[in-house]
Amino acid sequence: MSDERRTRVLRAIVEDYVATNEPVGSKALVDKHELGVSSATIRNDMAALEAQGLIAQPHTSAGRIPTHMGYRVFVDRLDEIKPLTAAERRAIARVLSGPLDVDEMLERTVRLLSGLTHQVALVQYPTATKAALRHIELVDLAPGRVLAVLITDSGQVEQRLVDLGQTVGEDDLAGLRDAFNRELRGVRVTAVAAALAAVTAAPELAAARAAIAQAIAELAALVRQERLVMAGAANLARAGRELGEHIGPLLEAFEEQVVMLRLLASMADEPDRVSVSIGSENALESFATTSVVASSYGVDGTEARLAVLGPTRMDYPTTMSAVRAVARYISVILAE
Amino acid sequence: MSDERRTRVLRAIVEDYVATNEPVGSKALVDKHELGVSSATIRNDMAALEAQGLIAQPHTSAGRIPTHMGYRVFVDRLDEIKPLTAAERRAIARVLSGPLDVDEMLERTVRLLSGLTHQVALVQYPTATKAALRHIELVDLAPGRVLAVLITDSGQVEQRLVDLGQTVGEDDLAGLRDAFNRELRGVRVTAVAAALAAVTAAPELAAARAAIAQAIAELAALVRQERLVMAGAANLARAGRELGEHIGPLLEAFEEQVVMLRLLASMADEPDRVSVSIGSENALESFATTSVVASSYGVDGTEARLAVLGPTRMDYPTTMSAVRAVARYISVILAE
DNA sequence: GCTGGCACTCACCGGCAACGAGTGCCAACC
DNA sequence: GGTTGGCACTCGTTGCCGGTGAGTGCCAGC
Repeated sequence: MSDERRTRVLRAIVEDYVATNEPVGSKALVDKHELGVSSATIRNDMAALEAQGLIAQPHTSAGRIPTHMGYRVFVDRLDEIKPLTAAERRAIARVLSGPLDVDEMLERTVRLLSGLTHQVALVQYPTATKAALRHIELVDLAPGRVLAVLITDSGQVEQRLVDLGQTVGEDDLAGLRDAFNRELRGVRVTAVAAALAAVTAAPELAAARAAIAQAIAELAALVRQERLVMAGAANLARAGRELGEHIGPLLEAFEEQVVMLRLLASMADEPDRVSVSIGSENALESFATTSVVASSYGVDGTEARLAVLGPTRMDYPTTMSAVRAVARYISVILAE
Repeated sequence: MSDERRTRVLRAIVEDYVATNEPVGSKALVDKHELGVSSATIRNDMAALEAQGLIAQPHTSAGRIPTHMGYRVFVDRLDEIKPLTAAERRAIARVLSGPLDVDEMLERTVRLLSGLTHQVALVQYPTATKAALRHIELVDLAPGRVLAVLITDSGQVEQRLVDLGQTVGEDDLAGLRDAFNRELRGVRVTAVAAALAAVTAAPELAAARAAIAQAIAELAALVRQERLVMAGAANLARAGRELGEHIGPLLEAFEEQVVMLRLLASMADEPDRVSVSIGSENALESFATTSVVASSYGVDGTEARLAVLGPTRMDYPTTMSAVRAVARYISVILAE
């Protein structure tokens, strides 16, 4: 019982099934792959693989399809990740060229990834716990109403409308702006709440000071907060029946960033390695028929991830290579 | 041949079909609605309605379902829009209370609308052709690299990374910022491009000035650009089969704002009226099995729309009232 | 440990009959 | 003329049946 051949059989089953979406039988297997043995032998191997829980048959007289565990083993025994084609590499370089701010770059990345893999793509914003405030701007829009804009040294911008609770003249507003900038400039977003106490203002501006401080604290929290962008939801429809018609819950989950972030966060993370979560390995019930291929990206400490999500019946090697390539590419860009 | 009764029959068919999703027959009709005549009479009316193209039967021995034209007539003859329940009114007031900036408010509105109607909701950003620049901020992030932030008096904020093409000291940067603000403050976003010519700078800062001017022009264009937010795509999955499994193209369209904006723009628009576009009346092929219920909102000149999108088999009265109520509500808020 | 052979299982397909919901039409009625 | 009860007809749905074939499990032999 050549153990090595069984691995080859499993691999062949996964590949054929992914390609055709039909249960694959012993005969078809010996025809398409040069296994050098007869179909009866393959049948024995298949029986063994089924006993191990790696493959299953939908009904008695049908071929076999991989189980989640089968995919798992297939992925684990994947020694080499198929390299991208030259055209794909060029596409990546083309889409991500030029000076881009964070928003624009992640937007492009997520579309690129979804286009390359024909799946749903997710890209998490680089966590900004290390980001520091660069500038605070206060713009009066209406009497007693101000727009507070917070800018970090990572180039992130957040704004919020503030009800001052009093009317403030232009000069006083300028004074407040200077006061806040003096104390907060260079302060980490994680330390903003504490630093706000040091900001002082004339007694008659106390209400305005308090309202602005409150807003800035919330904006800083917003910067810290994890976020992500997604693209390619339409690809789910293609997968259709395969997901057991459970598209609804998936689309719902997509609309709740928190849920998707939790999904990403629950995955194992080995730096510079692509990790794969298959079917029921996923933390959430609604994702039991999907797989997630994820990788972290960015440079030391900037803990962010990107991922591709699709049905468990997915071309893992290609998807994994795309995820890895894109992750590496944008890591390089971010490093500059 | 009471013409008025035929209208009642059509209405009854639409209501029953929307409720049950099954072809409705003459017998069921006389049972559930007090029409005061026998099923044979109804059959005659149905034959007439079918001749007019308002209803159709999926196959010979089945009941009738409304055609797109049938829905059209049903909607046109709807004299009163069913008022919202008190609970719904309260929900609207609760969700949209408090001081909110534009982003936050539209975000909440779209979720609210999708929740109320159990359909996909779209809310267009108020067009900002009248918006004027309030402030421009230049923040240096790295040597020779600056984040340009543009703030309008409507509270919209746009930013962009700028490659200066030269390194600029802190004082020079402040000088540039003042120069730009001096010339651009209060200028309409539509007139920014022209006004930029008046901004001058020392000869050694020419490259930086040009780069920044270019970025500001693009940011102003971005502000002018129409945008929208969406929510409730998951509700499409529920509609499922009904859309003829054409969910894919719909989801694809959702990812392209331009497409959705075109869809909205192509709809008739009578101020303060809810307009409905049914099935093939929609401008786009992919939306041939859906209906769009839209209304404009905002105050004089601020041409923005919100809409609800769902399968043609939709509860039009309820949807229309929800759309109208939400549109009116946020118009009032925006007016302040 | 591999192979050929063989009996077995079972989804799938086409045909067929029974069923029933719903229709169209017609003669009679108010 | 509009309305009504009656009736024949259509046709999708359901269930049943036998044939077909892909694919399997097992066994005896090499």
